[in-house]
Amino acid sequence: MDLELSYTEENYLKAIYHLSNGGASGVSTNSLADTMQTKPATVSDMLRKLSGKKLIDYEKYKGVNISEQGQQHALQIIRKHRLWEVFLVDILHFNWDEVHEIAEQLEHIKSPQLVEKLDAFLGYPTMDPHGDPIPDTHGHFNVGPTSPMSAFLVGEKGVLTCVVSDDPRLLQYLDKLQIRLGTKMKILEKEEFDGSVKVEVENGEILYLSSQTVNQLSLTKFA
Amino acid sequence: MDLELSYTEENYLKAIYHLSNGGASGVSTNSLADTMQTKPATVSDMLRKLSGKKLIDYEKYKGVNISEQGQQHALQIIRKHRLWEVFLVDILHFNWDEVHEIAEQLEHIKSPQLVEKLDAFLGYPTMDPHGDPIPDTHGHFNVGPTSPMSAFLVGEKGVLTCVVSDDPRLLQYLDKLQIRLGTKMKILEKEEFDGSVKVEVENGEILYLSSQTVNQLSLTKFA
DNA sequence: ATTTATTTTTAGATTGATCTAAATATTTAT
DNA sequence: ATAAATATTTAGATCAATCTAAAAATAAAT
Repeated sequence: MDLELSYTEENYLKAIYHLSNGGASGVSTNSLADTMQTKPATVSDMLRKLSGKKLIDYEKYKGVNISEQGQQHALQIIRKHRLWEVFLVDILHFNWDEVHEIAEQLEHIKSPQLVEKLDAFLGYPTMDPHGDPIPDTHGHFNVGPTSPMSAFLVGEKGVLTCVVSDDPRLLQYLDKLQIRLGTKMKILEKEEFDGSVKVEVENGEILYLSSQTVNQLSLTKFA
Repeated sequence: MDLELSYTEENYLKAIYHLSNGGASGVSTNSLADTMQTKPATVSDMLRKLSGKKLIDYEKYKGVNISEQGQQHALQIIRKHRLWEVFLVDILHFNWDEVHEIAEQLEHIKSPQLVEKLDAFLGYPTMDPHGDPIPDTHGHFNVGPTSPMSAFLVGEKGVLTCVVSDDPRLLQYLDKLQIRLGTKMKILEKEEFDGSVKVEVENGEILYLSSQTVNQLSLTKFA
């Protein structure tokens, strides 16, 4: 349970967690190499190591799945990452596009006491500044009834509840458009050929969002 | 100026800074090996490396001195360490004996913006929970007129302004005696042979402090 | 001042994280 | 179903941080 992982091992575990929660089961070596910005050969080595520590289920050439133990560990790292992001935005007044990089460092600080005290100080927040849920001490969290914006039909209305990507450029772009968590919008048109969407934002403004943008947004429907 | 140092390099630099500010000039390889809990051979390698980065002045067999640049870097790490300690004690309500280890990790987080915002949030504190001064952005700090308790004469009075060591056992012991920063005390007797001291604390209590304890305390005299 | 003891450095090996190039396995296409 | 393309792993090298053992320099002692 209290396995000491290196900074690097933790980052791989996190990547495996995220990839296997995005696209079903069996994460490929190449996709991992991609997100870890490294070479497949390096990934193979690391998979053997993490497998030895029972954090993942791994068979050569068959892809990798995170184990129960690995998932718990990953969730604790994610918990720390998101709590620190709340701290940085709510307490230190960073902008939401500036905190990801710093939280990437802070998430590796090892002190269970620190996490619990930080959580208490922040008032047990349930989501980070981008709308991602914060797992509790036991790794539990609940996601509200949110759907990808791309699944919305013309005429439907939703509140922005989550921005999937941490890319500062996206976040700054949304700032410019005055779109933030909680912003209400109505889908006016969907362009078939490029996936772009025409929306009306709560202040009455009409915006055109590209598919790249739309794919990073998640909304909760309302009447 | 903006040299990227590894976690390890930063720790060596900090150790060199502390050692060369304690015992004059020319820190020895062995003393460094001692404080870094490693072997002299390892230290030699690291000194060659830090010397190459102009952070120290080093001649083989002649001991090491920190350079201006190295000192600036060390002071920034110390600044971060002490600011985080204030955060942990004042904001998260850790006890003063619990924070050193955690701050040892936090001091390596790389983000100049974070340090400045943390400093502002904490209200620009000038000392950490153990009474050590916090350098400002430019590495400047001032120490009050404080003297080692061992230099006090019988009959003199002082306020505790600094506990030199971070050892949790010492800090817990002081807690038990109800001695904290700001505690006033009067030297009643000094035992020649073992360096122990009989003191009267502000609440009227009479205590006997061993030389080990006395050597870690620094007081400011008052009438 | 020469010998002895201590300190410091160098040489050579190990471990973790990485790389490139080569080998092997799997998947896809014809 | 076999060949071609793609994905993955292994082999062998490198770099940083460490170690032990041996060599070299300095300091201490007689």
